[in-house]
Amino acid sequence: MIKLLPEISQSYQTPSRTKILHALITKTHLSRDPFYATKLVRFYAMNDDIVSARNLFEKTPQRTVFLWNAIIRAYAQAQKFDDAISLFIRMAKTNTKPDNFTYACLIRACYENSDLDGLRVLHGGVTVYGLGSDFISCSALVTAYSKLGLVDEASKVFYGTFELDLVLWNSMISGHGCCGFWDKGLELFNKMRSLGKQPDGFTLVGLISGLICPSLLPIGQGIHGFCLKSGIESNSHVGSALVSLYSRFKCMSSAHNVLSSLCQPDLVTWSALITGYSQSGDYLQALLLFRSLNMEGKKADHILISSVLTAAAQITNVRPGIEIHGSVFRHGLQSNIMVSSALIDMYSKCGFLGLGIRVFEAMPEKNVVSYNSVISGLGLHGLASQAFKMWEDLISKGLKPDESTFSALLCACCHAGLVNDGWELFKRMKDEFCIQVRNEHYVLMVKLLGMAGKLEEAYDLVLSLPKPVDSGIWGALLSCCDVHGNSELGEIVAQHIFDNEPKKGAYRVMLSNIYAGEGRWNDVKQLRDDITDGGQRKVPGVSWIDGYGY
DNA sequence: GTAGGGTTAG
Repeated sequence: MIKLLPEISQSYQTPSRTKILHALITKTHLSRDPFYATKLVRFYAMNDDIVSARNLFEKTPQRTVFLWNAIIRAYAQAQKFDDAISLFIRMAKTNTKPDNFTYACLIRACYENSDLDGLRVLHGGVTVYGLGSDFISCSALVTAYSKLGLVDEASKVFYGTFELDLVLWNSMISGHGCCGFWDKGLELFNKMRSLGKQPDGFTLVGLISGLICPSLLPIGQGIHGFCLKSGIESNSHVGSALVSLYSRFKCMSSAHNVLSSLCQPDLVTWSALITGYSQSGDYLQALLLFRSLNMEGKKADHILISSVLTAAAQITNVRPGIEIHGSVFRHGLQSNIMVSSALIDMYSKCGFLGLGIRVFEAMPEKNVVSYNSVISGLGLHGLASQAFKMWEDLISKGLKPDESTFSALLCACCHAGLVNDGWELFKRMKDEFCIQVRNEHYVLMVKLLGMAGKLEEAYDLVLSLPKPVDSGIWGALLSCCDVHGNSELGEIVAQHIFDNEPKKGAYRVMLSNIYAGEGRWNDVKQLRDDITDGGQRKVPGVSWIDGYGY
């Protein structure tokens, strides 16, 4: 028993060690002891072995609140929310009543499952059982309400407590940030400091992550300065939040400097930098950094690989993508859904749809994103009927299509000129699947109708939309007018766009092309003069083949 | 009880 204690106190247990430990504990009849049973349940949960965790829980006769919490947390973390709730109800009927940690764990599960009703019920329970000022349950409530966008409800909980601890401050600061109120977060940060509370890494990450709009760069730099002065910058979470911040604002040299200043940047920080380069359009730099990371022997995970595959999909050469596919095998990530979906997309965008389909077929488990990737690839390659077969397959498997599924399908209809199929899908998307129609769906519908020569029908669709109509939708119609040489409608459409966006030269160029097609050179000149007189310049389009020589 | 990087569509 004494010999076992060091084993028990290990914070990390591999699956095999847990099994051995379980066998040893069983031999000494200690597995019936709720203390050891709780430890084992936690270890099993850590190793995603929820079945063993449950078996052990059921066999333990004396169940303490810790054991109940361990099994409930195991289910909540495995996203098995219904099971977690059933256990909670079962627990409430026993003599062992739920405590603040039970509530906190279930409250977290609620926001992870976007379950506002469940959250309100638990909030009621917290109040009834006298936990309305408890740090543990209140910080969980503040985070949950904020993550669901209800920052006012979060504030009520926050200000309703008698006393505030650091976690509560952090939860509220981060809550304001994730709801878009970075200024309120900063106000709280200053108030907290004026009350003598010292911020920690959580506080700073909450503040930094709320800075989304690029005009907030000076605020971000100010917070970065605070991190440097207080030495918090060396915290790896803060470091990666800063790398992401500068990447969001496309200040890649600052992002790179933050990473270089860290003693041992971890995988997440590298991942933030590589993704930053990719999202700033510097795909080559993203790919080269990933390669150098590989050369150093650092083990990439599914998130980094998926992200770097997005960069590989944007270039005209499939070689980097193939190289990354090699590292997918080396790291044993070939069964990962996120990685496979990114691989399908990369292959189809690089022109190797067949390889993408092979990846799709080899997937042991598929989700809606994998289907979206393959449907999109098929549509992009003009194979609409195969895209529809995939769509039927998706439905027959009981998967729920999302807005991207319909974008991919409508795009396939556009490429193949399938007007009736497109209309039907568009209606089903709204009526049967209750998916909110977005601008991109309207753009695709307008393109589908317009390219098929049904310009009036497309125009009627745009007129039926609530005002103001996005310029992208009008622009799609204008380009169809250009293709069909319809200057009469083109002029009407262009006027709508000029009213919305008088400064955008690209649409004037489009209209001037329609005039040029009809030989109306005076009108062409007038439009071109309008552009240059207004000090505008259309950025010329470029195209190239294998420009990177990777 | 609070924190960092993320695959598809556009």
